[in-house]
Amino acid sequence: MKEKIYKIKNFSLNDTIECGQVFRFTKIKDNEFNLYSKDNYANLKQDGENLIVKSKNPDYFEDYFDLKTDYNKLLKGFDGDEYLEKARKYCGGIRILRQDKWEALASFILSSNNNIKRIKGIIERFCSLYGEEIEGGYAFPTYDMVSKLNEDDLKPIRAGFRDKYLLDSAKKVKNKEVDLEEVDNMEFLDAKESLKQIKGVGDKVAECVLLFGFHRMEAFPIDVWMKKVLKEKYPNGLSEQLNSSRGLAQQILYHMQRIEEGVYK
DNA sequence: GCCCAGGGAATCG
DNA sequence: CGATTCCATGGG
Repeated sequence: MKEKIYKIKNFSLNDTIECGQVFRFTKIKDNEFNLYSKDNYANLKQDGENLIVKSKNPDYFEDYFDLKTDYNKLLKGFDGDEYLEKARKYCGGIRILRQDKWEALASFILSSNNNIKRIKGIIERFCSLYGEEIEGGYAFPTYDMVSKLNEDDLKPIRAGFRDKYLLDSAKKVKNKEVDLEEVDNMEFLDAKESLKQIKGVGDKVAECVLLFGFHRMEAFPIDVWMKKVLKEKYPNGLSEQLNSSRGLAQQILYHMQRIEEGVYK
């Protein structure tokens, strides 16, 4: 285990990890987490402007936390929108994580018509059953591995009706019917259509995968919480001028809505 | 017991 | 096209 310390201004480890973009973590205490991504594990701590990463591979997490992007610039895109300016003040320390593409795809397939607490449980069982053992826990199961499973194999993870969707995704990614590296190079709408060929991937899941797995900032996933935000705060629609901060805006609005409704109390 | 959750597929008009 | 209904599961 190496330890590296990164300087980040206007950052919140709590909000970044707990805002619903990622599921494989345990909170140790305020501003300290154990987190897993693909086949990497880290113990993460925030102390002021320091992000302390203990991991075999701290460099993975430097990329993961998108440390080379200037978020102040992205947040400046909120100027002139009263509600977004409030949201920015309230939880503007969120960063859009650069997650593994396959892990994001599989995870958000499992998220449909489900709640975050239960999603975490399903993914945890999925990893401990079919993920390779790594230091500190388990890797995320590879699509190669999952493509060899059947519905009975997945029963123990208790994913419900989503198990067949998960199998379909692994199959199509493995045989390159949906080539994740090609999707990465596609125009947004083409990328979205490609992902939607997978059973269990509709508009919302595709937008989540594109935002969190492909870092497409034009994505704007709309779930039940975002529907409320749009209805209550943006009856005339959101500004089209957000451009490269659209995805970030969505995530901050989503998180703030949930905090305000006492989800985390 | 009911309702809800980072929805989507299948069906029907 | 849009509107319904069904899909498993567990927490509140």
